[in-house]
Parts: sequence; C-alpha cells; structure tokens
Amino acid sequence: MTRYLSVVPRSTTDPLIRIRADLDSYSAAHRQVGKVFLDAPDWSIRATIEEIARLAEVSAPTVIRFCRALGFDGFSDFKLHLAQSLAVGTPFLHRAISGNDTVASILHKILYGAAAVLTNLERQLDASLIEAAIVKIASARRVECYGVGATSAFLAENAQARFSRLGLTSNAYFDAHLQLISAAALSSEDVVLAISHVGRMPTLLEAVEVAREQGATIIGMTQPNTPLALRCTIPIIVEVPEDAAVRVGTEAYLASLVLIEVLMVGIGLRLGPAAIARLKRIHDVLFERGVDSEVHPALKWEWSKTERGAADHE
Amino acid sequence: MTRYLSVVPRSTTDPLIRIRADLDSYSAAHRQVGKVFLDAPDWSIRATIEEIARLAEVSAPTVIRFCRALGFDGFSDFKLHLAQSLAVGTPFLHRAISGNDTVASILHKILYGAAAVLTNLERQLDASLIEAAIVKIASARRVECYGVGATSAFLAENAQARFSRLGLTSNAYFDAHLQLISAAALSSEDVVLAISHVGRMPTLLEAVEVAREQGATIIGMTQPNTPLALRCTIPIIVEVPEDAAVRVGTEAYLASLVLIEVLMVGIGLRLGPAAIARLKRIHDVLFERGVDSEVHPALKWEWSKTERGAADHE
DNA sequence: CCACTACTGTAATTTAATTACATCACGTCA
DNA sequence: TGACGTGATGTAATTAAATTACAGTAGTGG
Repeated sequence: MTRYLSVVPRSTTDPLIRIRADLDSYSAAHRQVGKVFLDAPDWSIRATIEEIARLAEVSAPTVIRFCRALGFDGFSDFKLHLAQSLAVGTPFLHRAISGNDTVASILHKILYGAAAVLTNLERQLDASLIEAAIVKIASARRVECYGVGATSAFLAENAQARFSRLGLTSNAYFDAHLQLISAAALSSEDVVLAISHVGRMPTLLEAVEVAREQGATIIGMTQPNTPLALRCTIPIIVEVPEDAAVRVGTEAYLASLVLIEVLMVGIGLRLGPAAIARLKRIHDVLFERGVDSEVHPALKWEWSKTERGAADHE
Repeated sequence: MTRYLSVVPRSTTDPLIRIRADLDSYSAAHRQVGKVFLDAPDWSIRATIEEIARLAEVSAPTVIRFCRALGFDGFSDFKLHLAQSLAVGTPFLHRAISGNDTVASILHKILYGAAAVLTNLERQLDASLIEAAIVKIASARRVECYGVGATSAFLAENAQARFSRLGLTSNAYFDAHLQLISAAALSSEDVVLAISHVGRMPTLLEAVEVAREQGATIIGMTQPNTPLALRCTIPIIVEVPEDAAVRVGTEAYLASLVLIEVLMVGIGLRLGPAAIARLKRIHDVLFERGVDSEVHPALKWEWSKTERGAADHE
C-alpha cells in the first residue's frame, strides 16, 4: 500500500491541460472519458466513477485506466489532483461583493479572485509564445518598453528595470512622442514590448506600426482581439474573466505583472549564470546598505541605467 | 441522494481557518480530530477515515460527525473542500526554479507561487485589523500615504489614487522631507498609511513617529516584527514566505496591492452608494473618451451593482 | 487465416464511507 | 440520592464506491 507516496513528481502541468493536449492520441474510449472531464470538471470532482462512466458511455474500469494512463494512482488520486487544480479556478468567480459582505468575506473573495485569475492564466496562455518572446528579448540588441497610462506605464517601467538588471539594454517610454521617436530608431535586431490592456490607444498603435516598419519584433501584452494584439509579432494575451466581480483592472494588472516576472526569469535562465549573479549582486548591495530591498522589483530606472552602463564591460 | 447539491453557500472561510477558530468550543473527541486536520492537512486529504480516526484516537463515525458539524455533507465532501483550500497553499512553495525548467514549468511555478501567496494571506491576516483600518480611513479627515522606494512609492500612490476616487481627501508622499512636513501637520482625525515591506527605513520611521505625536492613526503595511510594525496603531502584516526562488519582492508587492484593493472595496462599501457612483462616473468619462481604462485599475468595480439600480443617490 | 496485441466490458472482490444501534458520562430534578 | 434525560462516543452492520481479475473483441502483422 504505497499509495500515499506518489504525491508530486509526475509533471508540473495540471490534469486538464494535459488531457486537452493529448486528447487526440487517446483511444476511442479514453477520448470519451477525457471529454467528460474537460466538459464538466467541476461536476467530475464530486461524481463517482460510475457516474462518469455512464456519461462517457464507457465502463468504470476504463475510467480507472484513463486515470492511470495519465500517471495517477487511480480514480481517487486523479480526482484529488483535479479538484486541487480547479480549486482557485471556478468557485469564487461568480460571487460579486455586495453590501452585506463582512470584511472577512471581502478579503476572501478578493484574494481568491486574484489567485483564480493567476491560476487560470496558465490554461489560457500559450507557453510557446512566451518562449518566443523570451528568446527574442534575450538576444535583442535593445528592448524598448512602451506603456500608456499610469498602470501600463508602471508595468513598462517595471519590465525595463528588470531587463536592465539582467544586463540587457532597455528603455521605457510612456509618452506618445518619445515612443514614436524610439520606434523610428529601431532595427530588425530590436524588440518592442508594448503593454496596454485595452490595446486601442491610437498613439501607441502608431508607434508600434512604425517599429514594425523598421523590422523590429513587437511583443504585445494585451487583451485578446485588440488592435494591438493584431499588430504584434508575438502577442501575449492576458485574458481575465469579464466577470461581475468587483474590480476588473487590478486582475489584469496582477496578471501582467506576473507575466513580466515570468519573462524575466525565463530570460535570466537563458542568459545563464552571469545574469543571475548580477541580480543577486544588486540585491546584496541594497540589502547590506539597509535599503528597502523592496526596491528590488522595480528599481528606479535612473538607477538601472547607471548599472547598465557599468555592466556592459564584464 | 442530494449529495452534490450543497456545493457552495456554507460560509466563505476555509475549513482550517474555521477549525482553528472554533477548536476550543469542540468536545474532547472533536478537538482531537480537529487537531489532526490542523497538524497534517496535507496528509489528511489523502488519508482514509479510518487512518484519521486512528491518529486522533477516536472512532470513524466521530470523524464523520466532525465533518458534518462543520457543515459538510460527510467525510468525502469535507476532504474535497480541504483539498481545494490547500491546493494553492503548499505544494509549490518549496520548488525553486532551476536551469532545466521549461518555459511552461516556469510559468506554472511562478503563477502558482503568486497565487499561493495570495491565498495564504487569508490565513495570516487578522480581518479585524483590516476592518479597523477601513473604519478609520473611511471616517478620516485626510489620509496621507507614505512610501519609500520605487515599489512602495507606487503602492502609496496607488492607494492615494483609490482613496481620492472614493471621495476621500488623500495625498501621497515618497520623499522623506515631504513626509515629515506632512506628518507635522496632522491631527488626531487624520490617518497615515505607511507602506514599506522591509519597514526599517529611518526617515519613514521618523515621519511615523511625528505623526504619532500629533495623535494621528498610523496604519502600517509591512512585514511582521519590523520597527514600522511596532510603531503602528493598526499593523497590517504582509507575511510572504522567504522563498529561495529567483524573485524576491514581487510576491510581497502583489500581496500589498491586493490588500489595498481590499481596503478600497471595504471603504467604498462603508461609504455607500455615493462613493460607488463616483467611481462609476470617473470610469464613464474615461471610457467615453477612449482612454485606456487600465489607467485606473480600481475603476469599473461595482459597475454591475450600480447598473442594477443602486445608483440611486446621484 | 491464424496468432498476437491492445482495448474494452462484465462480474467478483476489496476497500472505504456511512448508518443504526448500544453504551457511557454527566447533569438535573423529584 | 437515584432514576431520567441528554449529548457524546464507540461497535457492529450496511451500503456504496473503487479496484481487480478475467474474458471477449477488434484490429494488425506474418
């Protein structure tokens, strides 16, 4: 009875992602089962094996075999994992905040809502696009970060600070004019990271258009189906549920911020130990001096500019 | 067999929180059971009822009764909920990112890591302190937001923007000097929101000290046991795991941002429809003009509510 | 066309959760 | 003080669920 030992090390992705990815390679009966899980994951975690078998029009053992084929110990084990992967996904999205919420319940809803957005993001994102973005940025001559409005300006600034800390040449522009000037000076070795959730600011689109004409790679961080998304070389689509939940903007903002983090980590790993050592060094310096190391995620860009200059010769 | 129907509406808090809160009021045997769940929640979700009963030195039916007493349908139902509440909590915290991670797995780890921090936050926070902060801010003559360093400056600015949009009088100061001047001008009707994750910046502490002498309420958003935390009237403690992962500050930053969101929502509900209508109005103006509404992350909140007729007051 | 293999279902088995009932401890009131 | 009720717990029986063993079937290669 070594059932409890096989806890984690299977694979990182969650069951539904794997099922969807592999659905085509399954046999007829297994495909049926997979479809049931994909169609009604919420229901599945509370259903018995018989119920699922009935819905999939297969026998119960087939369901078990399906679970085992995915690497789980059995149906129960699979169900547990599925439940956990769904945990933050669905249950709290529908619940809007109202006047009779207590502080504790507001806290709960907002925290879970935010967490849900982040975990759902994994299902929506195309890892290969992110990888493409990482590859491009890591080898770019320079990375220009454009953002319009307070929030995306901060995101752009944040991205720029991180890129600089990794030793890349990067600038951030929040002004329509400066963006245009920057875009006009780009080459095909350069990358633009354009951040705008709404993705229809004419001035930004114009700058993107110019950068495109210069042959630069455009990585856009935006909602699906926006003009910006359509003009990108590599769209990184941040889709947050248009839910009746309290706030909309913050969730997209959190998602974007975390995605920038992913980019930075990915680029860092790609650039190798030197870049990571550089990060650590900056952190240590700040720490020794007793400076708020919270400066870390978004160093002032004057800062990193100087840092970048010094770091070019290593 | 109406087992599957009782899905949600029990209560908002998760099982472990409730158990810990109510532990004292349980009978001897139930307390034993509760302790087992609290001590080994991870193990519990994979254990059978017999195993748990054995460990708690009670009988199996007692375990079931315990689950029922908490409002669940039975042991399985309880286990499922427990599993879900733990889902984002534990499993990925220990896992650092290494060179042989794929982009997909980096994505997974970072997204889940961030989500985990947010959901764990609920267990660590004291809702009554947040409520106290909400009450104070909502009735303050003015709210001064202090932040040092790029990140907490942004947080302070963000908080200030939200408070202003709710119709409160609020300013944000990032400069040591300005903070001091602001602090010196406060009265006992005023509130300072001091944001600093590290919480030991001398200039900020000094400003806080001065504000304190003036009789102002100090709400501090910081780590546990920092000088700032000790000097606050109302400490809002953001404790994030000291993970060995690549990134350090981002998680604390996300947590703080979401907490500001909670404050804003709480204050908004407390202030009533007028504040909510004001938010909506700002949103409409920006929206009509085609401005990136992401400019204001806090916007759009409660539009659903105002739309469904609560816009009464204006 | 046969043998082999990979899938799938049926029926039996095992395991786990749940219920019904008995017991015990404790407090209350005649 | 002692019968009585109430609430909490355990024991044994019951039911439900997951799993295994086995058998049949379809497709594939020799």
